Amino acid sequence: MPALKIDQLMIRKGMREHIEETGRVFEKFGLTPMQGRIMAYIANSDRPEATFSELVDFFRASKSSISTSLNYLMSVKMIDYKTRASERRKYFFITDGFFRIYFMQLLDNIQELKELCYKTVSMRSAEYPEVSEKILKWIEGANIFEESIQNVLNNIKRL
Amino acid sequence: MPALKIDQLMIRKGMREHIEETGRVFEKFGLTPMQGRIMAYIANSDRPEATFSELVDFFRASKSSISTSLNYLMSVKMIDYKTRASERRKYFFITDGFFRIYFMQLLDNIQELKELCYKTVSMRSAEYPEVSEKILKWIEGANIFEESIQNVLNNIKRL
DNA sequence: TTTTTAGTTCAAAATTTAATGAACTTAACA
DNA sequence: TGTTAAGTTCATTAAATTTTGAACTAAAAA
Repeated sequence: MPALKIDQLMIRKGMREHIEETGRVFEKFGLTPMQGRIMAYIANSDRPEATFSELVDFFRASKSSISTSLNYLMSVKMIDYKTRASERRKYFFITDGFFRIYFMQLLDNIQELKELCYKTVSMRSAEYPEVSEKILKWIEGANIFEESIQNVLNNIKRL
Repeated sequence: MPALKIDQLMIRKGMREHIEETGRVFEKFGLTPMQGRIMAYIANSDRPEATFSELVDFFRASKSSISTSLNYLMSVKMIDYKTRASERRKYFFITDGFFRIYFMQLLDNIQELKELCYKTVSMRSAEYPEVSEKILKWIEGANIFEESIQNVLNNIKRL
């Protein structure tokens, strides 16, 4: 197992725990445990890229789990890969867009909830205006947030 | 079952679907299906408050599911309740703080991820600075978002 | 004082979600 | 040309999460 030996060189003591811990925090941002682990691994391994089999070996996980996780992370552009001429394997690396991607997804969710809230307010009878007022406060919060985030996203884009 | 009859008066046609749909969007903000449904129900039912048994009846759900959901929503202050003298039951209502609460939780998560990212950068060898640069961009993004959210929270607070 | 109402608690069942294993494809290599 | 390496796909399994049911408490009502 030469791959394992290389890992042992590249992954220092305490690293495995740090990777697990970081992975669990990525979960709070909507990733599955394996997706979170992969993000944490690539960020922490010395080399800037990780290969498929390196991940399989390091996590002792199934190829399918690694494969589907990598593909999800690529689909949302949290990772990408490079190739080397006449080699089939891919070298996966993290992008710098993690928060941009997360907040764009959040913006979509806020938009969706806001629309349903508008519908709710429009459906409510006039009898108890205090409920509509609260929902309008939700919407107002959502609007301020949307605007603010939109602003930040524009700033980050030109970082 | 007089409660059901009242519901039929208070919950108009199309409402049940609208509540289910809204509940599913609340799930995207980290609530369980039942927690989301309850939020949606209270927001949509004509009366500003809902009772425990009203929820059990409307969703044909178990008392325990309603109980634990209500207690979670109260623990994070997405709902609250009032009482009436010489009555035991509670009248649950939504607060206006949904987004404030959500954003505050998000702020905690960002803070936590940022700290682990700092640790990651500090642990990395100097050999491949491009990875640290990307992680520092995550952190930079996190900082900008934090600031922005903080701003939003201040605005929301004084609404 | 007994019954009913309004919940709570927690072990077990049901559901959902994530991970696995096995069979497959295709590119590089010997 | 055959073998190995690098993945993919998908049905099944395993694990985590949510919901239920049953047994309970304690306040109000009869």
